[in-house]
Amino acid sequence: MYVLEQISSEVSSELKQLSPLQAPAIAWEKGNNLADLSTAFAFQAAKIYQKSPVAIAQFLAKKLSEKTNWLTFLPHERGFLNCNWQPEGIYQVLKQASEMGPEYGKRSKEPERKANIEFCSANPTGPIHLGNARGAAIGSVLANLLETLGWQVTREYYFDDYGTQVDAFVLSLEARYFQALGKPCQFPENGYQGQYVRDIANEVVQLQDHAILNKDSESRLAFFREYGLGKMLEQHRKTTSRMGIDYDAWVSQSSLDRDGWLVQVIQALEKRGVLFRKDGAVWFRSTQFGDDKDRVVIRSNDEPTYLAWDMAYHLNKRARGAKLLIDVWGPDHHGYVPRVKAFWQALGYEEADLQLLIYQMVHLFDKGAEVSMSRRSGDFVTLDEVLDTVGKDATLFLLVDRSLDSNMDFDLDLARQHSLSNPVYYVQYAYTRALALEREAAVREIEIPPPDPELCRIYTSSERNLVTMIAMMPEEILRAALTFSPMRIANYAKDLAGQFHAFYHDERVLGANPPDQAARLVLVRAVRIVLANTLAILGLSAPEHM
RNA sequence: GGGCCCAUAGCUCAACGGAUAGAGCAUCGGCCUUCUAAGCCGACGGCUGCGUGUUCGAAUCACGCUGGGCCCGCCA
Repeated sequence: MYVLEQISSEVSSELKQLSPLQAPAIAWEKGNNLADLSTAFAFQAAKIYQKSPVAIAQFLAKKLSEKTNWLTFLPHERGFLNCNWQPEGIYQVLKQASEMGPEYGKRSKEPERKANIEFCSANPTGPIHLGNARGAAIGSVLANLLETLGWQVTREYYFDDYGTQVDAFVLSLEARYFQALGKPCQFPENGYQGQYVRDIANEVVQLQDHAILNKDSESRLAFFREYGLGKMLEQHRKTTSRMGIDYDAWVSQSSLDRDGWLVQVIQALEKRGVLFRKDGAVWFRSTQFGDDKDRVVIRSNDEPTYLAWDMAYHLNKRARGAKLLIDVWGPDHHGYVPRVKAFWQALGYEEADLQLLIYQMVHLFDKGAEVSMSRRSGDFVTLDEVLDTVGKDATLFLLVDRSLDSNMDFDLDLARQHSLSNPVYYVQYAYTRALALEREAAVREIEIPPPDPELCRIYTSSERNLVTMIAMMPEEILRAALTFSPMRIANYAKDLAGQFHAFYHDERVLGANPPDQAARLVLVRAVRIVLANTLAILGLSAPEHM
């Protein structure tokens, strides 16, 4: 159990003696100029126990002082409970971080905790753009967070290889192919204008497979479908991999039909009596579950709608063992949420087991003007181009260092000019500095001792702030994951890095008198471990040199 | 017309309902003969869009305005 959790559990056991009522969860806050650590817990408890916050804070301070020597407790006159680290508490925190190393922050695996996170999932009708990439960054960090909490996570990419948009892509490809061969050909009205379609068409020309030309229209289109989608998916795999994301599963829409999921989900809904026929189509009575109108699932031409496919897909994910399903979607999907939730409810699943996360728009600016992210127009900047310009770590950090709910402006010019001021370097530099200290200590043949309660006596306030940050890290991960806010970890990383930079400037490490030097090296190593673990969760590299 | 999201320093953004609302960029001024200056310290900068309510306490919650982005198909 992590240090702060241990203290929290002491708090609950004390409160049990006060009242049989369930105590609220305790939340620790980092220190201020009054103390190393604090909590507003007494205010929340006051409501439940009908006692004054001050009385509760005083009661806790008294009881806890008798039970632990890790902290001293100072009840504030307004009701806050302020705490200061004692040598033994500092020792426990540093010991835990040093001994656990890369495991610090993690929790044990629970077999029933299986999650499936579907994110990015750009249609294979065009390259991944920055809008998709925001979903990729969010989903990937969320996956890392849940894994840290002991979940078994499947990172999944779902792609549509079926339907009118794919048909338009295939027809566009065929048209470009004919054009490349100099044959007159009408480009489809809803076609994809992008250069990448020409590029793939040119590749096909290079194949010089004249059999393609001689085939009948149907098998020629089948060829372009397979070849074109294959190429696009290969590109998507490469691009996401450049972002440091490796998917566990790539699931195609057509596989759902092949494997019978479409039929199964329709039957399941039929059995529940929530389907009806109208105007030659089959409808899902989603209004019964809070949607504002009923939705067609099978069109009058017998073709299933996207909703039907999506329902089949969710059934399929569940059947593959995931309890928690997370979908990370762009802002254009928000209107779609109620009908998916309706379906989930109609089949009797737990509401909390389906999390639909909607992130807001990314506006991309280049050379002073907004750049389109519409694939149809063909005039847009791809994620690969952004990665070329800005780099993987900086792009990832910019995308994740922002609440899902806020719109985001991404200015390529600024990114180019100020690439060095990207906060990601601030965090990475802190890691590099810590590592350099350890490296230099080794060169000077200074051994970094294991944490020791005696050494922990001498820490100053700025050093104890770092201890607080280290102690809070496991809880930060928990909060970030449970509230689906990957951004919190980015904030935590910046905060820890900032405190470390300040410490680095204030306190001489190597060459200080031996006890100070030893104590500081122990702290530096613990900070380095936590920074490394945090960078790993964010999917960022931890550079040895900068 | 209905729905989702946003509004905080000049700009980009933080802040589990908590104490004196914080960072970065920009502007100005300091700090490298000593562990990496991609850093540190300081100054400047705020009726947290407006109003009402809820309570020990509101940038945060509720309701109503104002302004902005997006979505409302038997497309995906």
